[in-house]
Amino acid sequence: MPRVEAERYDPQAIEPPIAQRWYDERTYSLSPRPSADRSGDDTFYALTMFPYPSGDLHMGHAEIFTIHDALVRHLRMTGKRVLNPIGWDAFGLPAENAARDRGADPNRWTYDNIEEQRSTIVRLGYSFDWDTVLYTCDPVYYRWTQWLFLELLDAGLAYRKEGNVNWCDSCATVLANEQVVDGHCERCGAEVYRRPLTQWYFRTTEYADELLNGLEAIDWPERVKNLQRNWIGRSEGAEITFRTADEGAGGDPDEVVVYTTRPDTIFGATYFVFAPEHPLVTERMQGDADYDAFLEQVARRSELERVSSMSEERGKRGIRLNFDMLNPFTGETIPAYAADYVLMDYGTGAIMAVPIGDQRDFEFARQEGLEIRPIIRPTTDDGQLLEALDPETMTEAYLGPGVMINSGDYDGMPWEEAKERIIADVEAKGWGRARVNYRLRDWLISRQRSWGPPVPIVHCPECGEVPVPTEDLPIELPADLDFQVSGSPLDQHPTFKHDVSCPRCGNEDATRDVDTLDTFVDSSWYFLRYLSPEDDQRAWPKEAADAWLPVDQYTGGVEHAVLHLLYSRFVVKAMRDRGYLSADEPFQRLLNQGQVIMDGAAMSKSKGNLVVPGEVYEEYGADTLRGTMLFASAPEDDIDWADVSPTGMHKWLSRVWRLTLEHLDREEQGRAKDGADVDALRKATAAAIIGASEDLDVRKYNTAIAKMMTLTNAILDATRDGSGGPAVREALESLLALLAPICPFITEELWFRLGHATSVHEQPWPTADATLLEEAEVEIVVQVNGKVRGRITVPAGAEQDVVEAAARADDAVAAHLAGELVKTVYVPDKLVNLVVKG
RNA sequence: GCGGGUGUGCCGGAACCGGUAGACGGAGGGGCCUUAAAAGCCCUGGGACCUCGUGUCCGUGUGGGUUCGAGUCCCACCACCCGCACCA
Repeated sequence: MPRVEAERYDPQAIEPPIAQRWYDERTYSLSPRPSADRSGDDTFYALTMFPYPSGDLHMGHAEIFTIHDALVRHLRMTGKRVLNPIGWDAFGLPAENAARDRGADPNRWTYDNIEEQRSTIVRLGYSFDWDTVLYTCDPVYYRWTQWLFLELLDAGLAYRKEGNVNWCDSCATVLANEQVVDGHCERCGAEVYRRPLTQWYFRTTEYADELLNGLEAIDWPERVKNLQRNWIGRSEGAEITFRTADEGAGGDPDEVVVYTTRPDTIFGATYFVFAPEHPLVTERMQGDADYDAFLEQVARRSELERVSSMSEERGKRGIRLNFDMLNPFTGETIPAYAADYVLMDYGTGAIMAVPIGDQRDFEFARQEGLEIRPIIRPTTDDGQLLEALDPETMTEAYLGPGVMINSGDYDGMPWEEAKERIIADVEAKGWGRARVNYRLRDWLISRQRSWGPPVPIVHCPECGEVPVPTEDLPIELPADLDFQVSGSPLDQHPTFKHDVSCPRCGNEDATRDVDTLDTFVDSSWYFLRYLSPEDDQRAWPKEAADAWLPVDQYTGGVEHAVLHLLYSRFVVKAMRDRGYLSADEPFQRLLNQGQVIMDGAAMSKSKGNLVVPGEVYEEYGADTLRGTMLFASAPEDDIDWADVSPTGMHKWLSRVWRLTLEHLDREEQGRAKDGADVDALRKATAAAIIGASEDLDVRKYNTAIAKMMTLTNAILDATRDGSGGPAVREALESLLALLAPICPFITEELWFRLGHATSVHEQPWPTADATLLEEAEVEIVVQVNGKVRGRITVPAGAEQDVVEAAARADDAVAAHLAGELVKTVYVPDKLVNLVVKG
């Protein structure tokens, strides 16, 4: 019986044993280890965002890993030494919630999920290096996360301060600004509000400028770079000092600095606004019942209400204060207010209010009946005077170009010139200075949760905040935390907090810090730890970091655009400046893979449209799952699973299987002779090799697969009559090599069946002779006045007059050549266009 | 409001530098094989029109423009998606 009939393509039979062998034999582990490898030649650091172990892998994981693995396998075959590590982002709230809700042990829960994910990863043929595995919840790892914190503390880049922080009730912890989306918690969606708390921060603002400028030098999607640019929010302006109209507690007028991007409008500053909690306001308004009520009202107001600017219900936005300010330029006394539209933590927490040129000031002035003074005469962009502004009838502030009026010596100047002159004069008079400001705030890193690395700090009544000596790290989480308590389990633990003395003075009343570090701290440096995950002497070897960083290719979801990706950039820059590495950026090239959705919507259990990788590989096999994802669309585009069908991919792989087995039968029976189509097949093979290689180099997997399918069809045609010899073997072997990065199992199996002793994945990437593609005769499109009117066949490289004559001789073409021929356009070997008049 | 992105058959998507629009696949339709089914294989596959051809016209969100020639370049617009936004 022929093999084909005896053995159908059965992925369930061939895939699991191969997968298990690759895992057991650590087939894809890098040797020598990166920590020992000092040469950067021909090396490639391929990184994919490590998974959070909240359950088994979902389709999104399969998508990211499939794209990544195809890249990695292809690179290996082209001769690169690829570092391809995997690990788990294993600290975080779900484990803690499982412990609280179901009494699970978070450690056990986490590692059970990891084991499930690991076995799925292995089953799907992802060729990770199983010698570099790391777990962020392992003390071996988080010891160094704590060390990183202490390093930044020592550098002055970590500090503790009191401030109004974002609080999520449902997660029972503070959040970083980056974790608040439209006033809601990025994790759980609950509304976030502000409350004053003393927390730990990393000084990301220290690197604001470099974080912004560094984007120029990295190859990331423009979309992500823009997200970061927006987030950093650089603006140029000036700081200007205003004085109170009266004398303060010290006997002199109090000085208040404002930040403005429009110093040119200072003559229009008809009042002054403080943030409600501004220290000068709290000092001067002490004991004022109206102010206290106002403060309370502001504090109650949620972030969301504050943001919904025009809302009717938001109520009165500010109150008149019991003092006035002086406008340094006009010398006028202007009233001072406290209003919630001025934020304490942006700029200086106080503004000069220019109602004519700022929408918020305009609205507030209208509400309070304050003067709206025109200080600018609108012009067109090229300076033509337009009608003057009339404050009586205006309905919104004027933000366009113009020339200054009512502005003393600056009258008549275009506003841009006035801005420069006023900044210069402010500096000359010692009233302030030019200043660049950022929207970016420092990163709040402490969390009131207990499944994370404890902040390695001891609070001593004598010495204050004392860092734990690095030799005492890690500060381990107690194994017996009680997650049923209300509040923080770490805080409530019987011994953790108090069983410590001050490392500096030995004071027995010292206590441990009971907060833990944000999970984004864990993931801000894991790509460095992959260089030496077991090292107990240091976080990573500098030489290895210098050889392997920046990561050549990072693949992951766009949801981390301003979280993980920004934090990692900050950490690398900070550690560079501490001398621990030389790279300026962590990730040179970034790919954001698309989402896997269903019927236009995100998949979810509650919607009942969930497809999991397990179902797909059980029905069709891992190769079909991988191939389907890569063939469906470009890696960065979303895949709607309802639109794609694994059956097409499965059909094609079955065909490859069958054609190979048929060929083996022919060889075995000694009838393997090439048929009449042998030249066409050789040409098709060369075309597939050349075309697919180009596509894979730029990660166009869908078109690469299309070219492999075309070759498969050519093999089918060449063997249809039962013939097929060396040229067919060559075509099949080329096909298997090209397909190996995408469908690693079927290619491996068939490669061995074709008699090879080593894996297809160890083969050098196939090459082809491009001259095979040269044709003796070419078909030329004949156009008349740009419309296709016929096709002719001429020898390759034919001269224009030959082609033109042949074209005119064509009946269909001649029918359109009634008018006078005025021009001929000839594109050699492709097209001739005859232009006629009339 | 500001910034970024995307619009091509029934569907996913191709189309290098401006040169045959719709590669490759899916769904559909027809056929071969089979007692039948599955599997496999073959044909068809944007629209309209007619004189039914090796035919004509239309067709890449809309309207203009450049060009011998535009899905591709330029201008204006429409729709949808994403991000930012009381940031002074």
